[in-house]
Amino acid sequence: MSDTDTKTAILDAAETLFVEQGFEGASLRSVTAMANVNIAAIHYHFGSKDALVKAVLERRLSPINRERLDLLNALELSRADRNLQLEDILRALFEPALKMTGFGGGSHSNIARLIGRLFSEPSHSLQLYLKVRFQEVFDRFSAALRSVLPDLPDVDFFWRIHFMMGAMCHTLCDQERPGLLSGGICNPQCLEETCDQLIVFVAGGLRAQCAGNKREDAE
Amino acid sequence: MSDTDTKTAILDAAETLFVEQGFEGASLRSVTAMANVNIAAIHYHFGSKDALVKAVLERRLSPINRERLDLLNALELSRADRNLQLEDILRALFEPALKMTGFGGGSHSNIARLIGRLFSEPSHSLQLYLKVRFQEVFDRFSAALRSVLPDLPDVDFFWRIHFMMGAMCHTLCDQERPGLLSGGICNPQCLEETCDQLIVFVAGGLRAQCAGNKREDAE
DNA sequence: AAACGGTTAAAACGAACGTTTGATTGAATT
DNA sequence: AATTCAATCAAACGTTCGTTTTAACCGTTT
Repeated sequence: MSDTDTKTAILDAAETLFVEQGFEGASLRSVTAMANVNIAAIHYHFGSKDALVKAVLERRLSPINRERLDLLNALELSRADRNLQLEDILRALFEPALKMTGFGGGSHSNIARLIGRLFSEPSHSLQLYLKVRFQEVFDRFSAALRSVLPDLPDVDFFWRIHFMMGAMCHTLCDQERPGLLSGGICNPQCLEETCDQLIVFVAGGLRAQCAGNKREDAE
Repeated sequence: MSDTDTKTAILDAAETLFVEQGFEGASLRSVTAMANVNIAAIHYHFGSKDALVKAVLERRLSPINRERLDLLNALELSRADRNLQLEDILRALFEPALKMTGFGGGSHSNIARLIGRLFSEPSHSLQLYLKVRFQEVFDRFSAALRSVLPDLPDVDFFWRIHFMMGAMCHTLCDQERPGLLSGGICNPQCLEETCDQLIVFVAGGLRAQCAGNKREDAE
């Protein structure tokens, strides 16, 4: 009982501080101070700071990726054969992440910023964790997207998947910038608005006609 | 003479280590060890670690943003009145950053990763620096893009600028992933390929038809 | 009532951190 | 030849880091 309470308190505090100060910037002492637990409790329950970091991520990433795969499964079952829509796949990929990280008022601290930063973290340990943890999601969604973009050459397809991940990570990273840049016109607190806008942009990018002779500045 | 040599050696080493281990992860002692200078030299020449971080960034960002503005100026002058092309503006924004950060063999360590990470750094000091340092570039390019997308509602425009920055930062952050994800099909070492692909994707996203009734899963 | 095992507590471990000090160098200036 | 001054150096400053140790707690089981 007190076991669960202490672990949860540590995870909550660590999550908040990691978001605000980064994994390296937040010390274990600041975590235990915020959680009102003893410093030794972290090593007793988690083993090390590195393991705590992964536990913080795992608590949020696991349900997100599970729902992503569930939605994709449901999508592929509901569509008779080849009726998959690009926008539906993108929604299955984006919406769980946005919904479960505070967009629209869920307000798990600002865990979205942590997840968005993950892909640019220099720590090798975290990069390896990321790779393993996202492999299935990447493979499944990559295949689904490939199937609805049959005319896109391989090289263009993989580049655009990369750019798509950039747009998504950046959106997770910063819930405030769109509102600030636009003078309040954009409302990142609205899950539907954020998700719809992201889907339209990425779908437009994925469907763009291929490069070819784009370079000359024809008069 | 020895002044310039020492400062440059420190900047080079700091750049390399900041890329590999992050701003917090790399210690000043590891920097001075790599640069073969005394630990006190950093504070003598730069004043603090925070000032060193900004000096490392400034050395690369300054020429990038200057060239961006030069290219945009040239573009606006060369085009008689309203002939600005979306792709040309995007190239003026992307190409200097890609070219001057090692894409295509320039090989300033991997400074691109540092720049790409900048927007998701939690440090308030760095966020403020970023804001000031990119204000002019943002304002100028934002206005230019707005002028070639006159039919796009404000809310969509600002969201898409945000997503565009995400795609760009992610591209800078990780020069290896496209090659890895694609099994070697994508070649991020090729500046032209990277830049062209990014331009096509972002232009497609910016030009996508607006959202509206995208949500229903019509049978 | 005694013994146990999972949990918390205070205190300290050695190492590494950013920063500062004060002496020393060596070329340029007087 | 004496002075000056930016530059470098070894050494240490006090602090904070992640981690470990050892003992105390306390509900449950014998």
